[in-house]
Amino acid sequence: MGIGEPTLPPLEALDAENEMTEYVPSTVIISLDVLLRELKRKLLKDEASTLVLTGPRGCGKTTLAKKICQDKEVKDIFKKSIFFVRVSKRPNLSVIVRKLYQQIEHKGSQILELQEDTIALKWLQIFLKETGQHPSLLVLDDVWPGSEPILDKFDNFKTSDYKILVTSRSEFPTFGSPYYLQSINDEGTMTLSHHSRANSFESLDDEDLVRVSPATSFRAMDDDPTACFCDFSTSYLEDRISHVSEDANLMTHFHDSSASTAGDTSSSVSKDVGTKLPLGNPVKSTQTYKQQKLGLKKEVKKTNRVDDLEQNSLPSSLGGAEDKNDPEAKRWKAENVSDQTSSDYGGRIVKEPMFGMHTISAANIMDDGYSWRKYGQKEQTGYPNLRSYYRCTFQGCPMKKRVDQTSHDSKVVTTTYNGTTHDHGSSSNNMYMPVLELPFQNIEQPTTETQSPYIKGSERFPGL
DNA sequence: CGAGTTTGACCTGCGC
DNA sequence: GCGCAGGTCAAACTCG
Ligand SMILES: [Zn+2]
Repeated sequence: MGIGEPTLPPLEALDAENEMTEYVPSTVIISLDVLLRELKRKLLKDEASTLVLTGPRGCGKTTLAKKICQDKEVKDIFKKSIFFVRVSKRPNLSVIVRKLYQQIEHKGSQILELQEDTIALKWLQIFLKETGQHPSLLVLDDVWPGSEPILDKFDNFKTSDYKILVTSRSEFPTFGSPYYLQSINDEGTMTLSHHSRANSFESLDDEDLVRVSPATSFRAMDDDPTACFCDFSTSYLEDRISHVSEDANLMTHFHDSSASTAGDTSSSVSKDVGTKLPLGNPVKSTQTYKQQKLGLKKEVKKTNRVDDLEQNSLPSSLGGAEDKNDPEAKRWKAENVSDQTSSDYGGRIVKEPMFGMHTISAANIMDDGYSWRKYGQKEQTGYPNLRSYYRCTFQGCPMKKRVDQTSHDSKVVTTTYNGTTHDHGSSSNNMYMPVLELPFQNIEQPTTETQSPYIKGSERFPGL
């Protein structure tokens, strides 16, 4: 799949000096470029997808990393999919993710508030997945000891096309190959040595000194003057981010296997009980009485995916043929279900992790690869919105979503997913994707703002 | 005929 | 306790 998918050029091409001559002529010839070239070589050629650029304060780690981002060869390979984010001493995952998204965002667009790490994690995964469909470079600048969990998240979520360059005063041996950068010397040059491999600097002679443009194009992040990112055009990313992954697991693996907060997002957790259940129990979560009943009804026809829960949770007296007019039957529905679900019958307790996205599509309801059944619709009092309720049609799947459609623009809908997991694959091969998504979280009211700056165009992408 | 949608009734939590 | 609002149910209906 892929739209204008860039492909990595042959590695040999990276050595082609004639490519380097395309730089804007400059009188600045510094041995920094030797380091740049070496680091680039390692970054682009080596199998390792992660590099840790280590050195003392002021040695130019960040400068070098930025130059990497600006390097023409690098840009040719990674196109616009180059990201730079400062992690800092006390990293906040939400802030980091927000900064990443800002780099694909139009100027002046809203700043995403991803207050919960769990939500941020989801969007980080989306970000890495979407941007990582093509060769991508991410610089994690100024990483401090103790940030290993964050590095691990990047490491876990990144695609094989991702290269991650970490700059830090410390080593992260479990994360990537360390490269040591030493202090600036009198000539304003630095030396780079790498730790674990044979040093190839010896092979570099004066001919390896390359011309670089002295012009830099970094700009400060709005909220963090110390954090910069490459000032590249964002069109590519906007295109790439514009359709959601086809990977059915996109919804499935949003949780961080090691994050303690993941358990809190389990859809099966009662707010009052607070017991953590592994995310691997999705069937129990929003299993409504209806679903249970359907489960009993349909399992003879469909693949028997319904597990013991269905039978075990239904009182044998009902025998799967409960009297729907019996108030007691309904009461049982509510009570029984409320013990283990996030959504009491008719109630509005929503304990599911929820995350929403603005989408724009030619059809009101986007096909996200799953099959949904509408089970309700409400007009929103006080809002011109029409809200529709859907649940995944896959037997026992706990996922639900609600779709708020603004009356003034039927093409802009807010989809809020309720639940964390589809514990099954995508059901659709002919998948149409939302043109664009904008993450936000815990939507309690319909989001009434007009199109996000993220949203562009209304074309849809056929499944490729 | 099965799958999905529509739609009014219903349930529940919450605020007053 | 009452009413409102969010969410769900389920019979009737539509569609392929
Ligand atoms: Zn599902």
